[in-house]
Amino acid sequence: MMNTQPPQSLPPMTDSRQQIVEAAAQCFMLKGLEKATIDDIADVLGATKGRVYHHFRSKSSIYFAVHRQAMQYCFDAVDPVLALPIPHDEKLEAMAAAHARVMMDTLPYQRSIRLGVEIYLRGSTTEADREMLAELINQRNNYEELYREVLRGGIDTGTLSVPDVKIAGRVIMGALNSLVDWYRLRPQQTDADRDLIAKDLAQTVVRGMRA
Amino acid sequence: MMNTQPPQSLPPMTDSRQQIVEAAAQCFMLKGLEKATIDDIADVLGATKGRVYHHFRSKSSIYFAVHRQAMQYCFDAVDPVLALPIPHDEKLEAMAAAHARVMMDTLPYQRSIRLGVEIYLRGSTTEADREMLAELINQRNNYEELYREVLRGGIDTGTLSVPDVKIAGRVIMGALNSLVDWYRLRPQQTDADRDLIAKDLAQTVVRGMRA
DNA sequence: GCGACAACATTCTCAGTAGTATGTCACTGT
DNA sequence: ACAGTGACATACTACTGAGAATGTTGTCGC
Repeated sequence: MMNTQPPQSLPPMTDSRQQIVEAAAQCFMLKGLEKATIDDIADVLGATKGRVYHHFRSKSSIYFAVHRQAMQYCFDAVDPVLALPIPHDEKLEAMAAAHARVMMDTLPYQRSIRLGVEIYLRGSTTEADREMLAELINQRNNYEELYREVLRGGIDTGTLSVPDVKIAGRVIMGALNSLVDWYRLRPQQTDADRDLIAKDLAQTVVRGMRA
Repeated sequence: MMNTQPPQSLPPMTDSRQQIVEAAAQCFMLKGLEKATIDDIADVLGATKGRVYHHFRSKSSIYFAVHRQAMQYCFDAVDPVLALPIPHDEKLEAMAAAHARVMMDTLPYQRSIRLGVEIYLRGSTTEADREMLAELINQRNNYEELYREVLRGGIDTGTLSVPDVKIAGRVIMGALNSLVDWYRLRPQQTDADRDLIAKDLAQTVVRGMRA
């Protein structure tokens, strides 16, 4: 039997690695992918380049770790909603709200991934980079497919209706992901504030897709 | 009476300048803001750095010119729709469709501006940069305000209904602007193809805001 | 037919940055 | 107590790219 695991097993996410990824997400958000230097990331940790390069081969591999984590947050937030035994239209709205929440709750990660996909797509010089990138793009597609499946389910059962499932999926993702552009973290914001935004967003987006 | 014009008049948009801006938009789209070098831009024109720096003081000033042009395209596309004597809900959908069209038609410009706002916001070292940036952000806000005004008008006259005008505006912009992420130029695409996408998008987004 | 200027091209400098090489030190099993 | 190793810090290299300085060429007024 063939080994179905990915060829190069991922390095274990130790505590120190996780800290670096977290710091990197912060830096990427604040200064942009290119302008954020390895030294910046190390500074956030009160460390030096040596620590970073001890755990990561390259800057791009750090970005990929951030990206992977961001995707994981999304899946983790939406999976439980997906399992709920509710009509497709309600499920879609709940998924949208959950996605909106995770955008706000993990803003540095989500913002980082938005900055970089295309950039690393073009300039990927190494084979490892291209491989990583292909996997992440695939993951992202799988994630968006979750929404399209619910859309199709709703259309089949008569609770949803859109001119084009693919475009409807784009609309959902576009509207929700735009949060990373305009949502600003403020210290006095409460959990309820975020929930309100998430609910309003989800409702506004999904309402137009109801049958 | 005070002079209400901007303090430093913009350099005239000569043909050569326009070519540079066009080439820059291409490069920014293909390689990203930071990875695109002045030499890249010059290469597209079959020229050298000298030509570029003869017309622009800095790389950031080129980006600002691209940004300004992108905004102008948007205004030019939406202004005529705004003047139509039709109900607010129809007007909103027509504006959305026009915006979607301009996203596709001027893709390099629109994609460039998405990449850079935040990046140049942080690292703006010169006063001129900050000034330019503030003006462009202001312009962008004015543009989005056009949509919010139509939304409010529609709510007042009973043709539109949303939980929150601000968020509804974000949804519209987010969904439509996401075009720059997923829309791909293909040579065999016809005008009708783009119109179909624009119509589907506008309809899907605005339908949920109707009363 | 010549000075002057615009529109570039060529060449150079200098700062910043990814990545490397090597050093240090605490700990751990033996 | 000592060899080995993991987890870093320090010091260095190699390169890239923005911007400046300077050189070249066409053109236009006169």
